[in-house]
Amino acid sequence: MVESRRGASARAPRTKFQSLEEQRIIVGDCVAEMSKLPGASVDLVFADPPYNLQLKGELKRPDESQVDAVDDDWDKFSSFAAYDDFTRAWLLAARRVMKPSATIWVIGSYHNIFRVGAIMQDLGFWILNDIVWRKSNPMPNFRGRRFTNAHETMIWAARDEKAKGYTFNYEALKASNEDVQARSDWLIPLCTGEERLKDGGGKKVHPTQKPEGLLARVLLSSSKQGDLVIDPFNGTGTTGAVAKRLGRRYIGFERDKVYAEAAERRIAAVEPLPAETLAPFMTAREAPRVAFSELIERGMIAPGAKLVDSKRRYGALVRADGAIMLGDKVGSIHRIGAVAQGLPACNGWTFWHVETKGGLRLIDELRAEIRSEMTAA
Amino acid sequence: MVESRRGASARAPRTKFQSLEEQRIIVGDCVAEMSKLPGASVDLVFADPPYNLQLKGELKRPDESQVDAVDDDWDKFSSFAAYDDFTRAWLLAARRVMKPSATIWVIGSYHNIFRVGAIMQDLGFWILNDIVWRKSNPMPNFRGRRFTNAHETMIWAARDEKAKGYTFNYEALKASNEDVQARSDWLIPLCTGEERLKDGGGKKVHPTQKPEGLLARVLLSSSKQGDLVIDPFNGTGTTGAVAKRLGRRYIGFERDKVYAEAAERRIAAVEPLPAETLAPFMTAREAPRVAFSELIERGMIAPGAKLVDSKRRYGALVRADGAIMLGDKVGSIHRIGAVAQGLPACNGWTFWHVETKGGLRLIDELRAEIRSEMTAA
DNA sequence: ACTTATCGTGAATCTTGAT
DNA sequence: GATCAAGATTCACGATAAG
Repeated sequence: MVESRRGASARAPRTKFQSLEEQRIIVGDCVAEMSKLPGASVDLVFADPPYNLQLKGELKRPDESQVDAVDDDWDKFSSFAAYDDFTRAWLLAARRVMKPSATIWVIGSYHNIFRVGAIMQDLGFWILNDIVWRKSNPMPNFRGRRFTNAHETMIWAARDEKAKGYTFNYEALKASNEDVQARSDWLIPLCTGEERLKDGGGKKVHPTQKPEGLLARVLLSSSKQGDLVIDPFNGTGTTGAVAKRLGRRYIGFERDKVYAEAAERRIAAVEPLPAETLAPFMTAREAPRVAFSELIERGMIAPGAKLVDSKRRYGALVRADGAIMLGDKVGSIHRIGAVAQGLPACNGWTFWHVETKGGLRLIDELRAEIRSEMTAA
Repeated sequence: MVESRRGASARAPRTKFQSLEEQRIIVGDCVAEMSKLPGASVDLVFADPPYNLQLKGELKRPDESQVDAVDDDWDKFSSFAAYDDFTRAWLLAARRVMKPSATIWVIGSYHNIFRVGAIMQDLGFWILNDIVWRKSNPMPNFRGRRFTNAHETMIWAARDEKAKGYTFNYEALKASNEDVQARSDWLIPLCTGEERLKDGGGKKVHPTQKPEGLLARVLLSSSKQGDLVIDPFNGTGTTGAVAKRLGRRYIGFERDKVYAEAAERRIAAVEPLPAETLAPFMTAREAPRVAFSELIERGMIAPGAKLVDSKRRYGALVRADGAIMLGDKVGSIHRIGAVAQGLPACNGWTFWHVETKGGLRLIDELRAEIRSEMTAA
């Protein structure tokens, strides 16, 4: 571990990664480097491979400004066959290191996802779901010749058809979704603003940085605290940052040293959430109605934040999975609101508040914001 | 109309198709039957091929031989291969009958859509979008081991990369969507209630009947009145019913006589919408061309007049020949508009104004006057 | 300080017809 | 087929500037 860390850092001092015992980035080709890992050692794979965009010319907005397209060398392939070979190679290497109970996520767009999915099936992966990431703020279609490309697709698959015992945190997902099963379409904004890594000149470090909200939902739904998560295409380290925050171990593979170093700094700066916000959520068959996790994914409420009632008599801790905690009691916002008051029931939405600069704010107002966005969509 | 309804509902006498001059169903294998159509004759293909990879023992090879039940990896491979052969065969047959400007829609789920998409790319189809049909009322996941499968995927593709002039009714879609361009994710309910075809015993006729709302959006977005639409997997004829209602011609192919007859009755009962509700939307692209010199010829703008931008920052002189002049630069309204702003391009119609008593007037408005005169004539 | 206007930008296979 | 020019075309946010 120390060896590889030193190798990865090249010019950086050895001390730089001391905080990354549990999260590390290996600089090199992911196929070669994954082959050095022991087999059947990984709990979850998240992969954001090159999409093989085949852009012809330049694209301009109606105001004649230039769209900053993905024209990096790492996204260039000579043919579909070359892309397929590349895909088969990294999928096989990933499959070898997966535990029998492990699952894999691969994200892509229509340019590549069909090829990736077919190859996954051919290699024996067993698809569990395809998940649609609906972008709340996609780039429009400037020429009006197609539908706005407003989503990307993720394939979630087990190592093989017979795989048993994969992790799916059904109860926690349901409790944080109005007590309704989580669906295969997720509405999440693009990675913009503060979250987007910029270089000294204010330019984006990586053209395709994924939002942390997306990775948080992936890791919360299909991994457990302490699990080993790997990402063959580390990029700026979104997977690693979220893994660290959520108490998962992480290994990322990245060929580009600039990306790798930016990711190392980013991950080092992440503060893991307190262990109690991540403890497995076991209760909940009778969990009351909640639609709380989206507020967390959108950054409206941070895990670890405190919810209080209007008179600040009670305070509850927000967990990463959308449940809250008061003393040793864990449950939905409704249940814990009831416990706090010693009542049989409580509508948590109209009971709990968050502290803001402008004073207390009812969480129901935050929900209303999301709802108005959803009905607009 | 009365005739046809009676005919269709009887024991299928010869008169059966008399009302269906514009919509008909051909009973037989779609590959064989499509081969009898003239090439390059179809405007739009909609296909809902069988998905049932995992329903073992039901899958047939293109030659009608049964694929053995699949249990081990080799058989799984052979079943994927058989499905791929089947897919390649019908896609090739469909591609042959497509006009160069035609497009094709294929709907599927994660069981088959990745294979279909990869094969489409391999055959030379050019993907325009993948569209997500989000089901507002999906079937829940009973075992709680996966996300609720709440969507299906459609691939929309042109016949080949170079294909020009495909139909995309951008303006109409935008107008019907709060004046915001249509996205790649559509929220549409499942086909239920009255719309769902039932047999005498109240059992659904077909397991995967698609909602008419879905087909309506497909046909309205990518076809025109009078276009020829085909569906290689007619089923209960949703595509044909919607095609008839929307004034499109239709040919459906169906091997199963029970489905075909149910579809015939259904389509015969459809009342086409009044022609005026289907009239094409005159779009800016299709509007007749007007030369700037026509404005001068008609006396709307006098030679020697000055054109200015909305903030009167730039002024150009109108020449008698229809060119304009800024400083020592002479050129078209577009060219000089671009020069004035230091941009590579500019739409002069929406940039330049003339001074009138009532203030500035965009020259595009003058052009609109001429156009309305032209269409009135 | 607060509101409003402007500007920048995001995984994009993004025109058409005449010569 | 290649080249050229007409001319059609954007949504949601966040940051910054202006009022």
